[in-house]
Amino acid sequence: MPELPEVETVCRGLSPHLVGQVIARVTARRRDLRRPLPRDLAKRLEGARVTGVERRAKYILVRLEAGPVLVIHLGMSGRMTVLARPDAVPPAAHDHVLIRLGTGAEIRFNDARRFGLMALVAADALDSDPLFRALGPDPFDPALDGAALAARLRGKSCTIKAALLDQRVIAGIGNIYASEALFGAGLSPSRKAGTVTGARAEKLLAAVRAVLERAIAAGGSSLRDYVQASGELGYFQHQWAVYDKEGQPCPGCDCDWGRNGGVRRLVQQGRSTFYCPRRQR
DNA sequence: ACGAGAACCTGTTTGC
DNA sequence: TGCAAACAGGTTCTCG
Repeated sequence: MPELPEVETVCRGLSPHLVGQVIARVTARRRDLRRPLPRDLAKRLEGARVTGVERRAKYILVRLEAGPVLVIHLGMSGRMTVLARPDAVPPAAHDHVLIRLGTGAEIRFNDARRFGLMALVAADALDSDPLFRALGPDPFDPALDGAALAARLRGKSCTIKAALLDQRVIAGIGNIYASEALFGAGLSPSRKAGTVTGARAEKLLAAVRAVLERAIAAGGSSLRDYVQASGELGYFQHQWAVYDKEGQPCPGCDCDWGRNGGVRRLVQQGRSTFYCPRRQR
């Protein structure tokens, strides 16, 4: 579920519930996530007032008036729910952390696969923290342009698909939007990253941004306040062009199976890539 | 130093 | 129908 657009949607959904509120009580029901929860998680959060909720790459940053930044990563299966009347709803399986607010509402972090994490990082040490130190620019970073992207790809012999998934090159793209962006840019996922220069790099960055913006807009428009009746955040209807569309006609050129068109699936670094070999070179 | 693959977990879907 | 294998949107470690 969570690539950049989903994390952005979750941040926007959490914000109105969290900002300005005091964290009243934190309950850790299970501590062994991707890294162990900080032992003093509850002690350091309880009593703190939230001043903001931001996204950095695929991380959620919960800013506090005083004290550390609460860093959350949703991994593969992480979800956040907001419950106005939490006492009426027993915690679900895999609800690992419960955050009760002064309003009486509760934020629940659920993560079946436990690839997600929660960490506390000093606000002035965020950039130097191992979680963030090596991250590349956000796709929406105004300082990032085609030339800058090309410079980050220069000399790389891995495929462009692998480079897009490398958070040190550009941060926030995951397996779905890598396929979608390459389709939008007309670039073969197997192309060597270092050959994406000039106009190709411009087009790729534009495609990345278009695909992410569209997904964020879909997340926002299909949910009232970004919260479902269940309280779950960040879910929206998918509008994929090629992802998970193996065997279907290419939506760009309408080519179909039989010649060398139609959407195909290929495995790169153990992950599925979907593309149209006729349209993407 | 780089890139490919495995590993970390659990749940769901697919295939025999 | 039942069971096993394959697969899932991320990150990090190891190995060549």
